[in-house]
Amino acid sequence: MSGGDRPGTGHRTDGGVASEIDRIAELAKRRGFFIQTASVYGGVGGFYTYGPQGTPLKDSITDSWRDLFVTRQGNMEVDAPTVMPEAVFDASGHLDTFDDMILECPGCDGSHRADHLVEDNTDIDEAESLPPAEVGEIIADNDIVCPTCGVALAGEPVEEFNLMFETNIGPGTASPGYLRPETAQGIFVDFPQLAEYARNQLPFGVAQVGRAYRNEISPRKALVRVREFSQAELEQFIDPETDEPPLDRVADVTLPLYAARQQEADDGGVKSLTVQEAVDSGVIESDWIAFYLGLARDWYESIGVDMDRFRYRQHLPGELSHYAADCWDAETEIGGDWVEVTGFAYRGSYDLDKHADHSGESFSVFKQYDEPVTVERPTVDPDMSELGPAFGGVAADIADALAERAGRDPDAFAGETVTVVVDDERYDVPVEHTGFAVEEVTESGEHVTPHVVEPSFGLGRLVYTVLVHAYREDQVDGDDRQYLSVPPAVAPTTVGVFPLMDRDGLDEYAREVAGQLRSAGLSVTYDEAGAIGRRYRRQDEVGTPFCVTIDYDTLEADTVTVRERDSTDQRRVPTAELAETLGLLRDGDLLFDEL
RNA sequence: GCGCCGGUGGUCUAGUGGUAGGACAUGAGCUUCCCAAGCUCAUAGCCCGGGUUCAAUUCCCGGCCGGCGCACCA
Repeated sequence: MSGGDRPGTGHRTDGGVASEIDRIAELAKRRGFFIQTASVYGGVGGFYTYGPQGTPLKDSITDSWRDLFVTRQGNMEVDAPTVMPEAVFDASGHLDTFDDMILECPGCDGSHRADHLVEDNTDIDEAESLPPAEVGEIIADNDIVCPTCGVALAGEPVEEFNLMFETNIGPGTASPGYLRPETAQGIFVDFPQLAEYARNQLPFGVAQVGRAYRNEISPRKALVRVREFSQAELEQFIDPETDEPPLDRVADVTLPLYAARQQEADDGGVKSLTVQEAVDSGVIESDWIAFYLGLARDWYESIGVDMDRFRYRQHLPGELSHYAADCWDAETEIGGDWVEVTGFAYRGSYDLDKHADHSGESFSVFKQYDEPVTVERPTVDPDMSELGPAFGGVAADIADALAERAGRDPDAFAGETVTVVVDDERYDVPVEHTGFAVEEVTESGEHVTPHVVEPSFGLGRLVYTVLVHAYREDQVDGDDRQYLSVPPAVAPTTVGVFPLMDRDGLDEYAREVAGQLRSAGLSVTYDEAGAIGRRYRRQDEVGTPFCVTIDYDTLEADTVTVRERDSTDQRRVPTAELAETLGLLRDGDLLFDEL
């Protein structure tokens, strides 16, 4: 029944979908997947605590991500602070671009982005960078009215709202700090050291799993939009000229692509292309983006995302962030809405350039050529003892201009004099005083500022997706059943162990088996309370894929029954082989039907 | 942030100007040889603050939280 009730594209608000979401929300609360934080004090919007089931589920997904995107790719992982000084976000652009100017309409109480109003009604393009007071004046001067109700907005205050949580580092307010709105900057600011650890060899990747914070105006929809969330990010640093991803490893993976041109055509349909086809046809421009879309697609499936409710959507040109050249979002369908669970952005050298500019440090790597190359380089060595007396105070500027001219236009030095312009004044300099020469220089490499390809995963949204996509209802022997069909590898608990009866030694035996399985590294729940069917259902609700029951035959023949969650089928397995068998089942190296 | 609606045990709910009833779940016991059976008992609740009132879970105001719509989502 997994794919049978799949909604189409677009939004649905009918009761079937909504009530399914309600039942999942009820299950999540009741069984401890996630709970509202500090509810005894009335709760606080946009903050959730992962409960006893949600935490291992989230951890499993995180571990699986780390295994694929860090360990198996040979990437590094770091763990940066969540608080960073102001300079970091000044450089990254978050201080400006995260700072919205809100203006409330006195007529309809609607709130609008003041900078957008200015951009829409004047020929000013970047009102975002103007001070709020000036934006307010522009609105008054241009008689801008509310786009909703038409009331004049002149004189209304423009309020600032920054999505970053602000704090102070140390006593007083002299050193403001911010909770990071994304984990990425923690990697970028330490790029010089990280490049050193990578022995300056491009390409290399740096991953980070951690919390990020955004003071959202309006948190919504459980884990979808929250104020504190977990990201798993990978910053892949590449030489854009030469580095190629190992595309052959994912060339045949089929991607459900919803490209910008399809969105603009508004046909609503995704197009399935293999990674290779998408690259060859130019639908995906960057091979690196294509590589990660391929790698991630199979990963999503492995953690339990329903691939019939999944797509890769390309950002529309107007939607792209200030830093991104191309961006694809992985989206999953939750309750009729498409939710971004991952952004795959080609960030170019934007971030490293910004931090280089603001810090004055070098954010490039020296890339050695295979063989040193000899180039002819025009140079100057001005004779300042001649230039000084001749040109006085501007002599130093003239020397700089000569050096610049030599690099750009060496032919200018062919005659008796060379003319340079400094501050709109022309100066004729005798070539013999410039020290002009063409030297043969051996270059062993060049400085390259890497480009960045960034897959950024929202772990909470993925946890929520897996819950929603795994949720099933069916009937067993005429009774309704709810269960979570999560893959065994990510299930919060791998196996439930029950004595058929809590007496006759069955309970002692079952406790012993549970202990053995725990010692073997399995995640085990022991339960002897209530009828056997009730215990199966308890485990079904939290997605436990296998249950082991110790019965009277166990005492005779030393075999137990293993019951599978989705099918409710049972097989007998020798107790001695139990731990190994369950380990294989969990890791997908053995199928239940093969027992 | 604005608008509409809502907030009763762990969960889902009934109801009320005189402080609350059910179902499920949970715990103990009995029963039970593989899928939420039955019986007994038990635990557990009116979001917060202010106002009106002899009396407020109930009515009014504000807050907090949630759902939906708008806006926002670098």
